[in-house]
Amino acid sequence: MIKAVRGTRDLLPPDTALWNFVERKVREVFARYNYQEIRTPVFESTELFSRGVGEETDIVSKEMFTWEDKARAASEKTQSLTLRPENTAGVVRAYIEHELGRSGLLQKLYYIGPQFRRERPQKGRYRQFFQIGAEVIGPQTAGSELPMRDAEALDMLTSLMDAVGLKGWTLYLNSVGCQECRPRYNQALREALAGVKDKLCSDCQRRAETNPLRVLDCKVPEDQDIINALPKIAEYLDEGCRTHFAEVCAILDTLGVPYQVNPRMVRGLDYYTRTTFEFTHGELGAQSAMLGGGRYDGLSEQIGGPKAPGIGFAIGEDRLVLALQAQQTEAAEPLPAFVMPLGKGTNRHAMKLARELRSAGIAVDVSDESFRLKKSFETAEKLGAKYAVIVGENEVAADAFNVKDLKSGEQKTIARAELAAFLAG
RNA sequence: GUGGGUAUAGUUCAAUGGUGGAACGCCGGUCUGUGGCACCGGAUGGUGUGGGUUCGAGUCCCACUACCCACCCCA
Repeated sequence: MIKAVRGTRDLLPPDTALWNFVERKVREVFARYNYQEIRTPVFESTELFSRGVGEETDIVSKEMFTWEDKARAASEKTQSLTLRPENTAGVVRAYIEHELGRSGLLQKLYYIGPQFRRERPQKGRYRQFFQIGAEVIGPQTAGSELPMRDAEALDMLTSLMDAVGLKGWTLYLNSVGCQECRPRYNQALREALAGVKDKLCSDCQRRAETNPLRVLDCKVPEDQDIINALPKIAEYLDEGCRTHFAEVCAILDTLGVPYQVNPRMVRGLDYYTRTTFEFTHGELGAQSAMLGGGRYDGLSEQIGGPKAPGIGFAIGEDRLVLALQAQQTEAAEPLPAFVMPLGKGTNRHAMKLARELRSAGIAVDVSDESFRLKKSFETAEKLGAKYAVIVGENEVAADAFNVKDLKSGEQKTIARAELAAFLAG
């Protein structure tokens, strides 16, 4: 049997109803904040990610699906392509390529789509997974660098959590500084780590060399006291970064958006500057990060574009759905009516009635005249239909149909002309 | 990439080394124009793949693969 490949999966009904529910709420809420949809290609030139996301990150160094696309003609070039492991780089590439900054306006863009990383699958982690993301990017004259943009994105996210009805999340907030002050912090951290490294876990000893910031993320209990005593990023932020972060927090306080500053929260992508954040949820097991994001004031230049500060986030849609399922969110709509032909030659009459009801905007499904009425009722029950509409010879002759409420068992005869209105009400 | 666990019917699970079962689901009937209940009957796998041990292997051993969980990392 041919099966879905490792780390990929089929999303089947009734689960897809929940996915659709989430995506519908996303579009509604994001539209209220004046975001518009962007769709970028699923694969891009490998260079976009190595330059944008960062050569040293785990994503680029070992998790990308990359292949050499061979030249098929003398005029073609061989090029290295990669299935996108995230979508921010693609959006910024499109921003640069289409010179969106020339409008002078802030670009408020969102996307929904599959991303690909070659990791070992586990709960909430798949090789093809879905992200819902948004980016606010533009020239500084459009206000792209302002703390209120950061706050607005977070405000929008809490609105989305409310709209989908998700409870039990926590928003962690931090600032990782900028090109100027982060290197100074990194240096201080390395120096501090040099003294205590031997007392830390083996992972941390490795991280102290390769990526000191990651040490802050360590969860080994014995390491915690030592890590808490390390220098804090907040103490190293320069004046601009410090006031920026303070203003983000002040706006969130005014809006009543609940958050926790977590000076130890670090993010794995190189492009983040200043504000970073993460929403976690307790139902997600080890992959507790349900969404993450932050500011990336230098990304555009990093990949050859103009200065275009921005802030964005990505929601792990798979994880959001998992969290909603854990709290038993039901999204499937019941089928309003099941049309049941009864007796030889009634299929066509049932089809005609179904067509009329569907044109009137009512979702219906149709049984078959060869079914005994009992079987039609059983099928209606299994489909979760609200009403059963019998189309037998008597009904066809009278042009009025027996309609039964499947929950109460109540049954009445309704004329063809009134049927759609009755089912809709 | 590393570690642990698991792999038997559509699903959830049974089966002291001795002819593979149950429940639910599915199909039909009791019941030819009125479902949910009940009863009766039926179909469905040869045990993830490949080797080995044995008179005999879901059952023991080895390898591989897949899935789950965790590490790592991230959404």
